[in-house]
Amino acid sequence: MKGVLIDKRRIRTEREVVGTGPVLYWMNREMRVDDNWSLLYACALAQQHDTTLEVVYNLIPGYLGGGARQTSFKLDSLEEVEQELSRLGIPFHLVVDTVDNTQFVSFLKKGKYGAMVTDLHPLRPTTELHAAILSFWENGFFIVDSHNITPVWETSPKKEYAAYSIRPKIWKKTPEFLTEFPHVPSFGKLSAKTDWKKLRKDLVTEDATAFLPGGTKEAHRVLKRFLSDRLEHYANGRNDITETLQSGLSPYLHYGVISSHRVVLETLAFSGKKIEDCLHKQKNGARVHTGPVSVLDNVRAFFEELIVRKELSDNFCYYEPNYDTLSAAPDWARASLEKCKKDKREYVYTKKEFEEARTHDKLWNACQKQMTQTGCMHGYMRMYWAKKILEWTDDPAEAVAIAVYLNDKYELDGRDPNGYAGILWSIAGLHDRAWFPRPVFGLVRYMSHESLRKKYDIETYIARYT
DNA sequence: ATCGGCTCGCGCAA
DNA sequence: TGCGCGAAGCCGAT
Repeated sequence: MKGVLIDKRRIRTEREVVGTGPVLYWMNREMRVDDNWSLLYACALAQQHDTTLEVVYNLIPGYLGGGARQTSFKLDSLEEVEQELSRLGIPFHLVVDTVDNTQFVSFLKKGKYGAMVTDLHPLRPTTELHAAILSFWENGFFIVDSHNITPVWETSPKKEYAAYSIRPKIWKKTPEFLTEFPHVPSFGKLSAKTDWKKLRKDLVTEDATAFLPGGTKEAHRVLKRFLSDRLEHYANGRNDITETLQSGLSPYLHYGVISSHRVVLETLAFSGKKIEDCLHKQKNGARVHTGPVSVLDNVRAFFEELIVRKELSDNFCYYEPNYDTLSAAPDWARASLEKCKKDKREYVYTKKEFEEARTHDKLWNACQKQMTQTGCMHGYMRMYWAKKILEWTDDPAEAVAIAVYLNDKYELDGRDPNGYAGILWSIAGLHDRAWFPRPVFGLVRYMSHESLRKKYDIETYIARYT
């Protein structure tokens, strides 16, 4: 069998030399078998060195403040991964660990692997673990960006200032990197060995049936429904908080059970468009179109979210180690927020009051409950939600910390670059411009209850989450 | 309904 | 060095 070919630019080589022994793919950010450059590269290495391939996932319940709902989603997804891998004759190991990675490190030290391939994952738990592993790992160590269409280091060599500065770079490279994926070669046949029922019983300690199920098959179902039912309303309708017109793919993209690359290919096939034609800014940005909305308008609006803003978030976390604190905000915003620290707050709430949705604002309480009850807050409400945490706390650094804590604990798609970038956009002007100054916010863009009330039927929204 | 002003700084043209 | 314009707004004037 001829080896699988992978564009070398998708790979960051930490250690070059491949020793003897099987190749190990440490699946970390991408819980899928198809459309996964990391797995494909691991296959290619194994074939090239005439050896076998194994896959490991290190499951940490409570990772970055998540809980049963996130663990349940991961177990759904990993069970499917093991089935798929078994069909291809690739052994799958599940390590259950604590945040200090003791079990995983011991697994790596015991194994006699010739090389390791893993996913790009720009958050600190992974970058720190990579450094720790490299202190004892002597064989090949390869990091593959399987999360972005254009690898994060190929898009730009630095932390970008805003969407407008990264957008032309992403547009330029996307058509070139948007290739079709090769099939994963078969290494034989195996039977799955993990006792998922027992894991579920041990690790999912609260009822998780209210939340979305995980897995690649489910992700493709969600994508199909979005394309057939909702894409035509996307450009104008996606921000309506009483409708469900956004793609709903965020959790699936976050866990890597589906790749944004595949979503783009499917969207192009569905709409009959070429990628080059879709990479143009809509004239009126995010504002509602007044005239007729074309298929192209909808696809462009969707790709702006799915490609530009998603890959901008990865750029931010990749080049900014303090991605989850106020220190990562632009200077003008930090200086301005600092000046406003003494401004009188009309309301001040504690973390607990926010968490229990006990503010004076029924709209805020409703979106907080949407998040705790469903694991998915409406995308437009997330901005309002975070900006009000800034407005109703004494210290913007504390506001960031509270927003991060809640988002990571309750959102299925929490603990993701998109979440950190979104929170800092809302609270600290990240990727945004300065706006008319006002108390507490300074130059950071403000959002008001009144405006939301004028735009959308907030009573309907509030009535859903009590 | 629509428009301009508010404010800062990056990126690019000159 | 100057200038255009930007992650989804707000407010008041017309």
